[in-house]
Amino acid sequence: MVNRNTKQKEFVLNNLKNRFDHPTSQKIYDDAQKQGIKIGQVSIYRILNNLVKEGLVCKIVTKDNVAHFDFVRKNHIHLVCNNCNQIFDKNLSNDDNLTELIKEFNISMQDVILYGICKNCKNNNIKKTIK
Amino acid sequence: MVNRNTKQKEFVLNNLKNRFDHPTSQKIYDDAQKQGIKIGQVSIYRILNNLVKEGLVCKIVTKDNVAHFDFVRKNHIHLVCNNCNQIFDKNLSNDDNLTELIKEFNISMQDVILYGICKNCKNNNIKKTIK
DNA sequence: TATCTTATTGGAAATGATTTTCAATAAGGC
DNA sequence: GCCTTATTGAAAATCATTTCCAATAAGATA
Repeated sequence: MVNRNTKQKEFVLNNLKNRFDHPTSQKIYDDAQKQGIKIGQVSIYRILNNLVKEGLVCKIVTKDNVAHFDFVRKNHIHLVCNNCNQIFDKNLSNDDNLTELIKEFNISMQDVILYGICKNCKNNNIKKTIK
Repeated sequence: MVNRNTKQKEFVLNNLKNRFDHPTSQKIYDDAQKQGIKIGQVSIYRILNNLVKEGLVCKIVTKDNVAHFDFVRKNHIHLVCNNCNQIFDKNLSNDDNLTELIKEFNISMQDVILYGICKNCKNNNIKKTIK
């Protein structure tokens, strides 16, 4: 037996599925407390990291060095405010032009970051954290 | 007198100007040690944060929650490897299409993050951290 | 050049998110 | 119902970054 179902795992995944903000580990923990669900902070961190590895959840680190999490839904990217560190969703169509987006969002070129897997890691067949 | 020139400020800015990787605060500190320059870690953090506020330097937080810094040069964006956390530069022409870039870099849509200033912060006239 | 004001520095301690450790618990195969 | 072992969770550790505050030094002024 390799992957057991637990109430804790179920809670974390459902919590992320049912909300559309981009909570921190702490916020998910607070929700558990409110709902009277028994789960430790450590388990939330561990479960979130596993979900990210599985590709079900993505992790967004804001410039105040706090990780935020989001259940992966198709065709949207993230806009992060450099001032208030809020995260917004932007639906993206197939022919969206990056330069246009940058203008629309008042983003400086130096603030565009794309996360992926570099050639070196891909070639070395290292376990991918994204799908 | 509002903004004094110090050897420490000069060192940090020049260090960033003269290199093309994306060092952490720690790496800049190590360089100072090697070069026999007297500067404390705290000062490096403080000076870097000020340079970011001034828009001369940009800050990139990788998913291991470590901040990297880069002297701002025109027309390039950053690609961050989700596996090894290395940061790469990508020169960008005006008509680059985001969807193409995503394919080229093997990036998932959910891993595109744009940093900017949200409408709310812009309207409230909050000091912008980017130019 | 000497003096003075105050911006800046830097070591120590604090902070805060995240990870590690490891004994206790519980999922689920038999 | 039993047994193996994946999972949990509290405490402690880790690690980047920030805060505090007394000592230092930039540079304006006399």
